[in-house]
Amino acid sequence: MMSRGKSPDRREIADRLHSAAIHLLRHVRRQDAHSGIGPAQFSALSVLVFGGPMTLGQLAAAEQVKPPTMTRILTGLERNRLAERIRDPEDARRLQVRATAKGARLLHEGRRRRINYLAEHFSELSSKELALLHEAAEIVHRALRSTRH
Amino acid sequence: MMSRGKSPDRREIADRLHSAAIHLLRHVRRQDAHSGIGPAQFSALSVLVFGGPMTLGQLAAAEQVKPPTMTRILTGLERNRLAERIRDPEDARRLQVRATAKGARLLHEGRRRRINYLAEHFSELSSKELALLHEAAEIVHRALRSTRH
DNA sequence: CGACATAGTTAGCTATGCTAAGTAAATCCG
DNA sequence: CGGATTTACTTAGCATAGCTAACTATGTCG
Repeated sequence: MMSRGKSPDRREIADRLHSAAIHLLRHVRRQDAHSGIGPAQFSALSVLVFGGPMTLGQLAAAEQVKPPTMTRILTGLERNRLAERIRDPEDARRLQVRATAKGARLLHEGRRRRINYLAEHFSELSSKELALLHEAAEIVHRALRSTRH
Repeated sequence: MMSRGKSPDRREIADRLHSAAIHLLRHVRRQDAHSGIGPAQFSALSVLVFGGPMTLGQLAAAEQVKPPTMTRILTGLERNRLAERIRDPEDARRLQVRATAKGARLLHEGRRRRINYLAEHFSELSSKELALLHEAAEIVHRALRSTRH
């Protein structure tokens, strides 16, 4: 009988996890000031670097923003030579967007800063606690991937 | 073998947790469209409701933004009658900021939407997984509170 | 009293989100 | 074939939210 009715309050847990996520990102975001680009550009660049070239529409969907917003984010990335528009030979309406080598480099540096910062905060945790965090991250990923509406 | 036996790679874990936090907040943020106010106003209101009245400077510090930014966030909250400025009798330079009843109501509704959404995504998890998430949230809170620079 | 310190505001810039409307290309269909 | 529709992106215009620099008002201290 799986936690019916008297479950260890799911909403309470969701609340605490929600709060933890907010605080975590609030902290790491401070490390981004050194990257020279804003959070939306950084995040879009990340999708491009790890996901490979894609159309503007796909990138907008991946970032959960509307196409006009992605047009502008891309304009910013191009101005900084971090990404580029490429003609799509199959459909001239579409644009392929690709990270440049400079973009990939900047992304990896920024990511390293964020991760180092977090890892430093985790330095006092035991191996057991670290393993628990790792598992929690995977559970969250899985839970959010399912039930995707 | 990314882990040389002993310590599970702290940076790998930080990376996955970072990514999980991003995805989690990206999902819940979509629920906020119904609240009618932006994320910064929502977050500041949350601090006011749970932390009680405080000065503009304290509120800015809590939200990790600069005073001019908080001035504008507060202007937006006041326009919507969600918070109000109060004279500080002890020091006329200072402002006390307080959430209104309407503000508290709106906050609780928005929070409920976010939490319900998350809790729904967690509905397929076992009690054990839920307990793990809960513990992870507490570990993250603790890790970020310490080593605060 | 005058100099300095502190708290907020104003002004002006950038980035990021939106909707509505425009342009260009592909596709549908009579 | 060719006009109507759909699709992909851009442009225009608006709002929020971040910053620094400079200003105002108030408090504190020598």
